[in-house]
Amino acid sequence: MIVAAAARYFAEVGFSGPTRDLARRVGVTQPLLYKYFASKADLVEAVFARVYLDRLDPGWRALIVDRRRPLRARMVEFYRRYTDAIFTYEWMRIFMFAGLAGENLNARYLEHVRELLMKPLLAEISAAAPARKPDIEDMWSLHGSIIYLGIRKHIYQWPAPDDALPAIERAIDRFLGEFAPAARAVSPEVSPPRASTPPRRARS
Amino acid sequence: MIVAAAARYFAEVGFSGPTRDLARRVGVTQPLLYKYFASKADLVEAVFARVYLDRLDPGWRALIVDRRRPLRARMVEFYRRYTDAIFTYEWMRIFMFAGLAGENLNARYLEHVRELLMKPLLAEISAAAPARKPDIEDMWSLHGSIIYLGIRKHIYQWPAPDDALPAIERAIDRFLGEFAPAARAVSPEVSPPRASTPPRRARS
DNA sequence: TCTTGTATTTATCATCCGATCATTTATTGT
DNA sequence: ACAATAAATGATCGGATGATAAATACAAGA
Repeated sequence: MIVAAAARYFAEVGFSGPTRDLARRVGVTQPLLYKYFASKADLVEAVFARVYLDRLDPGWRALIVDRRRPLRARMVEFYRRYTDAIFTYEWMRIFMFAGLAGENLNARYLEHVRELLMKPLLAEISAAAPARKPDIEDMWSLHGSIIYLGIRKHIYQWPAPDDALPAIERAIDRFLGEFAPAARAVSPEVSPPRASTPPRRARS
Repeated sequence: MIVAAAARYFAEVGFSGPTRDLARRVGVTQPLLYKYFASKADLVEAVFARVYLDRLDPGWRALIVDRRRPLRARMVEFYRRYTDAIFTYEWMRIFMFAGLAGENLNARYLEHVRELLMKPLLAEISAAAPARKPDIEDMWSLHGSIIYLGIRKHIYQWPAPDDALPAIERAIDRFLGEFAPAARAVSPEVSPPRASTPPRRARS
């Protein structure tokens, strides 16, 4: 209960938020927090583990390298799942707070993303790209165009589409149009029926 | 001197940084700050004005709508100038801190960007796009892919190219390849000589 | 009911923070 | 040289903050 409330709390106010306010939210007194965490930094570390390390890569990599499926479908579904996992108030804001505070969380996480997700994705596209092959910077460019949707919504609190999927599909199609035109959607139109999509974003 | 030091200081530690440390940097005592600013919030507002409102749009819009020049050249030069202006430690981090703190700076600034930069850019591309026309979300997608370079460098402190220009050119060419193929660079190669480019990023 | 160990609270410490005020030092005008 | 004004400082206040220690509430087993 403490870690869950702390994740929400630190996502709102940052790591400099006083522990007394956090304790009030949990419904306990402030000294009790120090029964379970030796220091405030310990509690922050527990929040990191809960929000990031725990929900890392539930089959994302396997999805990317599954060549039985068309490349575009794999990319769209990967980014759909990925953004479903990270386009949340807590994930986005704690990640930004950590970056600004100089925590090494971001470097650790992004190294993971690069090695386990971006490089495999790059390999898949290169395998399907007859002419010009993308490099890792092209991958980060695509990645950034998608992540920016979450930044607009959760950091800038600036209107962004409720459903990120159409924008994601268009970004992916533009990307494939450059590197693997044969793999992109036949029609420039967006979002085929979306038959077996599970209900998105259960809360918030 | 106070505002300049405050911009640097708040960019490093955020708006919750104590005014005493800031005063020490300026080389004065802390109460003196209150001689020039009624409150800490006033000082923060002055930093906003210095870092954002002041350096807003030095001819960017005029550059975008100047149809005597080819579309691609206008887009590349606009984003070169734009990123030269905002890809700085202070600009990037204060913008993020402000967003996380719920300041309205971000909304104000992004509305400005949308109305004065993105919509004209959209109109220029639409005018050159024979078939499929982009919408404003496509513009934000391109924008995000470029901004993400600055976020990686200054927020996540994660390796990013020293010179953002090649990545910007490739993103723009991919974009034009989708919407206005005739306007994009003839060769997929990057960055012609860059003859009359002024020395970039004078300090840090 | 009594005991024992744990969970939680009350009370508190030392420190830090934004802000104020009286006083001293520097600058300017004549 | 001297008065008037501005600039800067030292001391400090009330409140907040991370952390600690002692006291109390609570549950389980005898």
